[in-house]
Amino acid sequence: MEISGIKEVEMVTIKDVARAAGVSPSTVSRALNDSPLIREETKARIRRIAAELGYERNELARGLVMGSSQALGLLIPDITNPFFAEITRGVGEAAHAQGYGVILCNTEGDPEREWSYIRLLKRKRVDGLILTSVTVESPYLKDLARSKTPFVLVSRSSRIVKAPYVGVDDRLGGRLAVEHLVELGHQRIGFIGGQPDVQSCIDRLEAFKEVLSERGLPLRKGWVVFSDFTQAAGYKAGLRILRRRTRPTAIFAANDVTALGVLQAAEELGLRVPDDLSLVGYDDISYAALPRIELTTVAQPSFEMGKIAAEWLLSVIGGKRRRPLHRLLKPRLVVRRTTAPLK
Amino acid sequence: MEISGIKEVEMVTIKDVARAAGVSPSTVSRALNDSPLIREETKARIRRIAAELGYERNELARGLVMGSSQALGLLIPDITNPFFAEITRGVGEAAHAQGYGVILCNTEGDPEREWSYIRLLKRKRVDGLILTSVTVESPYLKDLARSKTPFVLVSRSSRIVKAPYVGVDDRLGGRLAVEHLVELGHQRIGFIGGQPDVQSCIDRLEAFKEVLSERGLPLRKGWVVFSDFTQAAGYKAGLRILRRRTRPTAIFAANDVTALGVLQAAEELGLRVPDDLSLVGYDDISYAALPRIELTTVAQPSFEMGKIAAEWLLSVIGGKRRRPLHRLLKPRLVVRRTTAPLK
DNA sequence: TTGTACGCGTTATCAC
DNA sequence: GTGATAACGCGTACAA
Repeated sequence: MEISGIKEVEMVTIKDVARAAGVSPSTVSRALNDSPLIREETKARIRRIAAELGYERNELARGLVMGSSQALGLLIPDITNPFFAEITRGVGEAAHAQGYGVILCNTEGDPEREWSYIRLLKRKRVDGLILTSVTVESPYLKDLARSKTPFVLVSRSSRIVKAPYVGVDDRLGGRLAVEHLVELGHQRIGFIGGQPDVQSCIDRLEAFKEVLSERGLPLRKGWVVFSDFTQAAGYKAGLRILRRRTRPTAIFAANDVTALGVLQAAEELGLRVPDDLSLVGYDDISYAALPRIELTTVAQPSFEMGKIAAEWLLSVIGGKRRRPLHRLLKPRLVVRRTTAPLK
Repeated sequence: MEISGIKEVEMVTIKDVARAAGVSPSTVSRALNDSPLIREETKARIRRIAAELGYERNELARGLVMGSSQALGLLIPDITNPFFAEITRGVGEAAHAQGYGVILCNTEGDPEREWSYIRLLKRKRVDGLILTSVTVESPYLKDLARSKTPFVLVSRSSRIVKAPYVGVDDRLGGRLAVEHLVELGHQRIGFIGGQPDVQSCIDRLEAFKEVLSERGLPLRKGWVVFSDFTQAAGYKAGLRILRRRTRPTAIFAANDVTALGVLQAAEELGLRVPDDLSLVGYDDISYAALPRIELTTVAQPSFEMGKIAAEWLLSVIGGKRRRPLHRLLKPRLVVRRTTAPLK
């Protein structure tokens, strides 16, 4: 069977079905939408004919008249980061369960690109937006807020607008990580963050500072470094911290991908983890559990976050409820083998 | 600034712009589409007014009249597998460069779900489809083939239909992996595949058998196991092979995620890699390069595959060319530290 | 150079 | 119960 991938078979419309069934287009529409106005017998007949003809309703046309595109827009900074891939999976699951499509936009964390994607999504008249890549001052948030389209922030919140949000309690998460290190006896602890303008990162850093201060431990400027949530950046940040004359005996990296970069840096400098350096990540991506890696980390229910966000959005779209969403899920410390008592 | 996420600001239409500019809607349409019929001066004025009003054209309406939704459908079996995430990134890059949206569908490899997604995408009148999750006998392919919507297969091809395809030469890829092991002196080599009904997996297995036969090496049934491309399945398959009385000294896993599962199984059985067991993966996902892992693998240009597929599809959609696509990219052996000479 | 009229496929409203 | 008609927002022949 040879296929060119293209056939000029025109799409069958509601009119074709109507003609074949000997009824009017409106009757077909009602039958297919299971209106109580139509006799069961007629419905069945029309449905059969529609199926035979391979009819699929045109959602462009439907959306035009209904004022709804049956689609959600999803903005992700980096789809290759398993944390965001899991969120995407959660969103997809919830959306598809209600017949919704998900338009994915990989922003690479670039605000210009984000805004351009948002405009694309508005042109497509998506019924709602899920944002996972806002920074504290994302300039487009104000514009977005005054538009009709509902949206949710996931994992990253904003300081300038108070918007519907699903994430984990990052203060608590940061605290879990740092307290774990302190309890292992570490006194010289470093922090490697993502971009300093991401709220979740800021919260984790705040918790870090808080715990150090509570325990009377030193906060060295040189031990706090920012990167951008990628492995390469984590590697560079790791080198920077670990090459200092006095280096920390433990590091809290604000996400797993970064932590893996730090691990790489440590290995390269001949430092053994956890003997010479304890390391905690954040997210609990699947690769953190890998044998030989076994990264101690703070787990986030990423799949669930995506699902909750999409479900809330869909219920708002459906007009079911519109109470503001502010859901803080609980992070969970997962102790593996990159942390050990200070010798 | 408090935001509920919902505002009842109605979308501004081309009519509003026309009214504000004191011209007819058609003039606005032409101006915004940069028609040569409109005086530059008028265009500029209309554009300014449109921008001021925050006009964004309605692509639902546009799609209805133009017969094009400016969207591509993308079917992925597992978005959390970095190999597919990279393909997704490539597709997104190419699509967005031309103002296209990408509707992502995570199929979990379930054919029922795939077909249901394809129908969803047809209702949305996507201009093209990118499939990465077909099996050799995917039942829906024939139906798809007789539809108007163009499509491309990426990474996985089908036996029952000859369709536009982008992938790597998996025969060659498999050969590179196995020959590498043979040249290290291994004689007892095992194979762990994905689903046996995925063409790329079949090809890698064929290559495996071919090389063994050429070199006069034994092909033991118990050393060939299928799983499903996930880490968990790789782990189980690994245990199964490695617990046999006589076990192979080297294993070729048909993808990286599976290989990582095998690595886990080996560690658990107290086998050291590469001292007691050499291991080769396939894909070269970013986590394969991790310190402590350093998986020897066969690299695929996944990002590029997605990009090429989308670009071809878009050119077909644009009517530019419709010559059948059959692009076989070259795989590349990446030797790291999970393989070593047989002692 | 601009305006008018129609159609894209569907659903809602009002007849019958 | 079912059919005719208008409307959703836009692009495009055709007219002016």
